[in-house]
Amino acid sequence: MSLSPENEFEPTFDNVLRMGGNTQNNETEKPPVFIEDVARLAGVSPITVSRAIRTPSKVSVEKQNRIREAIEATGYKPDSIARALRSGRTNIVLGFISNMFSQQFAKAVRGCSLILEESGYQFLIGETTYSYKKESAIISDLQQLKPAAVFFTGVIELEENREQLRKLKIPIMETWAYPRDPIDLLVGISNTDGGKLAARHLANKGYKEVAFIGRGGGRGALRYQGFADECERSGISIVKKIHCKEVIDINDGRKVFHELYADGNMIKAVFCANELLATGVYLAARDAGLRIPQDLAIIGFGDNDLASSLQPGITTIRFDSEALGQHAGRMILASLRGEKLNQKTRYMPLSVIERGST
Amino acid sequence: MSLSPENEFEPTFDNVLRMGGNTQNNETEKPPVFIEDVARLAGVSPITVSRAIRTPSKVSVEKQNRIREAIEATGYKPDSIARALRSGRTNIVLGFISNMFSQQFAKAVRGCSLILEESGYQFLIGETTYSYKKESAIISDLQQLKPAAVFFTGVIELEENREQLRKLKIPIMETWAYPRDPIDLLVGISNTDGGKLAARHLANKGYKEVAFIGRGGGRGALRYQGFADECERSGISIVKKIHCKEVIDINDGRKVFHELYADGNMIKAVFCANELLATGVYLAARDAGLRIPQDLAIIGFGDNDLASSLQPGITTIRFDSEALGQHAGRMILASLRGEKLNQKTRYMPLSVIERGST
DNA sequence: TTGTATGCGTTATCAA
DNA sequence: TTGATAACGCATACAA
Repeated sequence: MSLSPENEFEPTFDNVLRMGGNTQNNETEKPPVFIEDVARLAGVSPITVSRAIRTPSKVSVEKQNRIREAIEATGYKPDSIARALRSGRTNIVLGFISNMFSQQFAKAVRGCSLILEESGYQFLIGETTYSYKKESAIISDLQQLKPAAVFFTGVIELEENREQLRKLKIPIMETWAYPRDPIDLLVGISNTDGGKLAARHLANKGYKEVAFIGRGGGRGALRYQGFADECERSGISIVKKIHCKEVIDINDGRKVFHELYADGNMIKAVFCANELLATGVYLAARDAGLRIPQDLAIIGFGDNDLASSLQPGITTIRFDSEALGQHAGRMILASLRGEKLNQKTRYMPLSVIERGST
Repeated sequence: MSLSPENEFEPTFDNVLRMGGNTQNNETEKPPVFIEDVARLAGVSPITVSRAIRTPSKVSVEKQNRIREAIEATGYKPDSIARALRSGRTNIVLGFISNMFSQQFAKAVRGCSLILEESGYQFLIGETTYSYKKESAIISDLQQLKPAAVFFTGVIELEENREQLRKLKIPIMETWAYPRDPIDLLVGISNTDGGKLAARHLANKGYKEVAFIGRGGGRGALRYQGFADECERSGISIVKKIHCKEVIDINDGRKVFHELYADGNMIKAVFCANELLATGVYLAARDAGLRIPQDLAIIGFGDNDLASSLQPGITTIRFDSEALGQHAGRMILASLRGEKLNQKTRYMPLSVIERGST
């Protein structure tokens, strides 16, 4: 069913509520205000105004006050482009996210952005889409964009890109893994430990044969590594391993579900190294008539609304991604302010959230 | 369960795969390349290089070739900040999204960004969080950011903000509603018609008493308007109306579910003006032991992975949000290029996707 | 079609 | 602590 054809051609207008009434538009346009105007009004030179804004400590209190008044009176706002041209740096912090459909990434980015915006930085987001090519293109563009700092929901793997980032000489924040050698700043989780936790959990539940589903590269590979190591220690065998190329949404999980049983294996438990996969597998399993956890136990990684909303919920390896973003924001800020960081790396603990799916 | 304390203190390092090997770092740093360097190499003046890049048609083919070679030889990239200072405009297109947790918004933004990035624009995203205050702050900042164009997943309601946007004299794209008087460009859906479709669908299903859940303002109010109008026409009564302040995620839907029955009403069908609400209500209803659709029929608005993944799926009012984003991107592009648009407004049709929840 | 002169609005640098 | 001067790298305006 859809609207009748006539209606399709003449859709109803939305009577959007307009608020604020008429702006007296007939007023003559206010001329733009420059630093010079403020300076004249305050009876100082432009450079003193500039200093009063950026480094007030270098300006006498008396002039600070006069300048503040002049700024308020005129409504002056510094031109960030001119500022960037001269100083070689904008006040924009760029956050790159590998998949906008991931709630965890969204939370982290939100946490980081709140912290930075409080301090007058602009936080803007770009999407990298798990593609090395796109990532390289973005990193190359960074040289032109001249951001004040950069935040990634991931770590940079290509040495060439790492080198380029280092050359920017700005705070670079990597997250979502715990490498020995971050480029600069890191708020990380150990994906390896995440995999171990999942294996240990399944071992505790008494499973002897398990399956793994995850991306073949990046974090997926790391989670597999930890999972496989701990499975071996616990005497569990991984009877099936499925690698997905790209995981964008739940349907990627649904698609791989049937591969689980393609060999005639009797899979009773699976670790999905990603929550989108876990929920997709869960839903497909249920559609196929399997009982969860009796016929198939599922443990995921990352958590999301859906994993906690389903009944039974999906057991998962979780960490506080909003807190991760906030920590990242604070470290970036400290670094931007030239404060000495007592640690450039921070670890976010993982825990198993046990729900009904295992 | 979590890792043992020792492990918490000494998390396992992730052995992130590094690719690309050593960059010969001992090479002397390449000096930066400016337009003047290219010009000298090509035997022309800097301004000719500038023109060759931006408006090749104004440069002789012969010089174009020489300049192209010089650019490749030197690896020259124009400084976008200097460019922006001089021309008063960056090559950044800003996309503002009201809620990063909405899949529809994410899809639209992705569609728009793909189109614009193909043409050399940077597409960056900011979040507005349904707050007038934040929205006003952002719009005020736009004057400094000097983007080439702006895309909103919504329409701007405050006249003051509308006026400020108009003053920017850049393409302004509004979406997600179908107002009579957009600021500039619009790729819209009629929220009013969406509400009507929902009402008509419930009427067709034979319901006589229905409930509404949605945000009290913005699109929620528009959808209610259409819903209420069509309910009246069809002789259906709205026995319960719940307004939510802010809808961020599924839990907002879960929370309001119980209000449905607070008055002792026997609600048999509900229109949730937003998919996050619909899925939350659905899950809460199921938890409460209600059968869907027998005990409670639910129709949503917007669709998402979850609505289509549940069983029964959630009936919803849908439109192609990725296509919306793409159309928006193309219109913005045309406008940036100074092409005459034969229409500044485009309508996206809505349809009812009937699943098992009604 | 090409080039010259100039300036975008701010801040680095240096001198006072 | 303050100010004069120059410059950031490019594109507009105008002339040729």
